[in-house]
Formats: sequence, C-alpha cells, structure tokens
Amino acid sequence: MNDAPTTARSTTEGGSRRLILDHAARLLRGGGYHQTTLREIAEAVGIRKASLYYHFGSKEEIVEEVVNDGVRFVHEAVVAALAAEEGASPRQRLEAAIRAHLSALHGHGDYTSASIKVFTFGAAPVPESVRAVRRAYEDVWRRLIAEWQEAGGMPAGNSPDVLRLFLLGALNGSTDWYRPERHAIDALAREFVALLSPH
Amino acid sequence: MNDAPTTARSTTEGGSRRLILDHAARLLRGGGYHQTTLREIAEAVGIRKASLYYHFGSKEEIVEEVVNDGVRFVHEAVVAALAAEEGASPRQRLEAAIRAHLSALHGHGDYTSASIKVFTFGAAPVPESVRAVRRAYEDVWRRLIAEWQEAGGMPAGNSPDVLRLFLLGALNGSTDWYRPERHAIDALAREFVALLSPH
DNA sequence: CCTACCGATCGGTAGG
DNA sequence: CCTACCGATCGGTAGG
Repeated sequence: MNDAPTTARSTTEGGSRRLILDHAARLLRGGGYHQTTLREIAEAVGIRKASLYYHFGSKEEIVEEVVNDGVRFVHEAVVAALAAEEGASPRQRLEAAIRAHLSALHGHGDYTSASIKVFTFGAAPVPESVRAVRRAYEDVWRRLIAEWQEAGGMPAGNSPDVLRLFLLGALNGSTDWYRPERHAIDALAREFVALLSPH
Repeated sequence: MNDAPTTARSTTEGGSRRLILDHAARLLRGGGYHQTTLREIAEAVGIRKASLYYHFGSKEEIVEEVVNDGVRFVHEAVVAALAAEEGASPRQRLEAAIRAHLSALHGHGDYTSASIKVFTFGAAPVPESVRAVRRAYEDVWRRLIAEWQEAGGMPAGNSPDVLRLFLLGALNGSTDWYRPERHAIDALAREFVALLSPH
C-alpha cells in the first residue's frame, strides 16, 4: 500500500483517493466489512465500481487503509493530549488520554468508528500492517499504565495488561451506545477515571 | 419463531433443530453474520442447504435464535450466581456477577460469543425479540448497580447508566482477547472488581 | 429431508 | 476513468 506510483497519482490528481476512502469509512462504520460493497462505495463517490481499481488493488486494500488511518488518528490525538499534560499527575494524564481517545473516536469523522467496527476482520487473518498500527497505539497505553502503576495509583495485585484490555474494551465499546445528544465526552472521561481512581 | 408446528417437529424428530443451531453458533462466533453462510451451516450439519428451510424460515431466524439463546444463557448464569450470594455485600455480589458473566461468556459453548459477535446486526434493524432479551439481561445489571450505589460503593457523581455501559463493554470486549491458557476467569473477575472498588 | 433451479449480487478483470 | 463482462456465490423457492 501507498507505493510510489499511487502516492504520485494522488498528489497530481487531487483528492479522489481520499474521497474514496472518506466514503468507504462512512459505509464501513455503518455496515462493517462484509456488508459494505465496492458498488456502494463507487456509487457514493460518483464513479463506476471498476474505476476503484485504478486507485486501489483490492477491497482489502481500501479497508486496510481506512482502518489504519482511524487508529493512527486516535493515536496522534492521545499522544498530543499527553504532551500537553507533560508535568501533570498520572491520574490527570490518564484522564486526558481517556478524554482524547473518546473525543477522537466520536468527535471526528468515520475512520475511527470504522476501525472499531472492522477490527475483527471477519475470520480472515488481520493484515500485518493493521496489527502493527494497533500495537503501536497500544504501546502508548502500556507506558501510561506503567507510569500510573509506578506512582502507586493502581490497585496492588492487578495486572497492567488486563487493566489495559478492560480499559480499551470499555472505551471502544462506547461506539455501540454513545449518542452525542445524550453524552458529553468530558463528563464520560471524568466518570471513567473516577471509577479507576476515586478522589 | 418457535411456533407450535416447529416445536412439535423438534420434539418428535430429536435434536436436528438444536444441531443446526449448534453449528450455526460455532460459525457465527468465528465469522459474524455476513461471513457465515447457510451452505457452511448445512455442510457442517451434514445436510443440504435447502433442508435448513424445513426447520427455519430464513437465515435471520437462525441467527436470531442463536443470539437470543446466548444472551439468555449468560442471563441465567448471572441470576443463579446472585441468588447464591443472597446476603453478601454489594461488592461481593458485584464480583460474583462479573465472574458469572465472564464464565458464561468463555466457559460454555459458542452461543454466548456468537451473541457478542453478531450483536451489531450489520446495518439491518435489530429484531425486537433480540432487543427484548438484551434489555431483560441489562435490567439485572441495572438493579445490581443500583444496589451498589445505595450501599455507597459507587463514586459520587457517577451515572449508574454510564457505569453499566462501561462495565458491560469491558466484559464483552474480552471476547477479543481472552485466551483460556493465559487468563483465569476467577482472577479476571477479582481484578475487575478491584478496579471498581479497591480494598 | 432431497434434487434442481432461480435471480441477484459479489469482487475482480479485459481492454480501452 | 469508462463499458462490458466473468465465474463464483449468495439466500431462497419449487416440487417432490
């Protein structure tokens, strides 16, 4: 993916590649991998299905790029939020990361939600690039939780790995119930961190 | 579903209906709704695809029954666990419910995992029967969390609804990472409740 | 529970 | 980026 010719094309031809991914993300968010068809994507973009193959080699390639962009977006948002809380307490940093994760997940576009929806890629093996992008993001949380543990914030006897899995599961599960008109991201982040570490 | 003639048939003919559901559950657990085909199910059972229509009216009907059975199974397991902890503290009851939920999810068959996998039914509207069965189970948690809140265990300022959503999200998310050889249900339940309410 | 068949739709390709 | 086409497969039906 993102081989040289493709990149050159998308630079010279403007955003058709991006346009395709935008529509794919929206459709994947709603329907997941198997429900979303190339015909739907093409129709949304306003081109013929066969023309997608001018920009991408396969359906997998389109989905892979959407999913990876989604994870990268959340990753960058969380890293930026942590950078802004450089000297803060582990608890504050944890809350900032949770808020950034939820905010990126729900506040911006379809890529992030599509990532969650598609993550379990069907039964097919998850492509290595997807696993790598995911792992890189999980490392942010590994470090953050280690920080928190060293500061003595974590209950003794708890495994940092299990904590991370429960935590990300709870946050990502919000794609199933979050409604902008009913929930405020700031309040959710505050409630979440209050559960982990009551004042 | 479960109209009289069908029920009569399955009684007289033995477990072919159940056999179909068993294989459907296993396949749905792995592949989800759209990836799982009627041909696969029929082949696993050892019959022709068209014969499935002797027992069920449609693919939706099969999936619906698997999903509902899965949720009912977890529901009953949690209710039984709570009944066995009748006089215990809210914290102990919470831990028992969490343990029962995780145990039902991972320790028994494919129906429960299939339920989680299929829950987001594609883009199609979730059948009313599925929503009813789900809601009935969620009510168990609503009551349990209310109990916990009244006993003063919950952080002030937290919404019981949000707590329930985060909690069930974290528990159900375990279908994505739980491995029997790496995790012990008892330990997971203990760690989970320790997060919510440290000693 | 079977054989035989259906229209619709899938991802992908040929060739321009 | 297009038209035209492909084999494969989907859920479902007819009729026994």
